[in-house]
Amino acid sequence: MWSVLGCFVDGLTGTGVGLCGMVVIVPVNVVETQSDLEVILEFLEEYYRQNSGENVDKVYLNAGVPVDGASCEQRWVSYEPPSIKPALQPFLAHEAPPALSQNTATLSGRQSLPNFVSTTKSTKHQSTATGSGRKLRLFHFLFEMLEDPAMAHCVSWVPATTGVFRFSSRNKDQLAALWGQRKGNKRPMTYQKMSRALRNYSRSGEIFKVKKKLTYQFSPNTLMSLQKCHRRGF
DNA sequence: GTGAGGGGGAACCGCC
DNA sequence: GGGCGGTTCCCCCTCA
Repeated sequence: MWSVLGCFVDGLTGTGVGLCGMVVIVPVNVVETQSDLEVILEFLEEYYRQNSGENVDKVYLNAGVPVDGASCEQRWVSYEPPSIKPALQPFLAHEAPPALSQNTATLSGRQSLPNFVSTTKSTKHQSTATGSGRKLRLFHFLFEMLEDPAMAHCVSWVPATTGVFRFSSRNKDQLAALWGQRKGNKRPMTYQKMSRALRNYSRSGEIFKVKKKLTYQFSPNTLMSLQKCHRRGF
């Protein structure tokens, strides 16, 4: 018995047919005995093994290298990478997988990796590989997702001007899984764990919990920095 | 009563 | 080795 995994993949990205543009056949008993997420992750790992090759690191090594010595935010803001999606590049930079950094641009794309799939083994190794030391932070990632219309099914502004955003009850774990992929976590990231990290932001004052379900808010300063960076991209 | 979501403590990990 | 930024586990609470 076989099952079509394509629906899971599309479900994960939530953008329907055409985002990943592929259908994968897996034994149905795999789906029955493991959670969907595990199936997806196993598939992604296998896909990565089959398609990554040595060029992946080279792609990353071609990315820009921010100035050492600057603060995390300074480095993040000051970096102006070339090409594809300028508004998002400051976040994506060399940390983000090329496929993801072209997320929107490749919406109509078809046969390559799913856009959310990291083509690197781990972000923790990327900084070492590039020697930059710049790490992608969760709130950067969230802002990036919020600015990406293709991810509106997972997280959206409510409204953007106030910095309030809300996760989709249905797709919040997909976004979390994406974050986990991006970070190269060993175990699948869940919304529960990601929200734990978000709650930690309330201590540093970068993001606050809004008293509504699945709703958070960027602090004014954080939002300004993020928007400033966004504008610089254009 | 139940499940989903929220809150937080604590230990742990990897990177700089 | 210490700080940072999560990650993971766990327990408890609230609310629909």
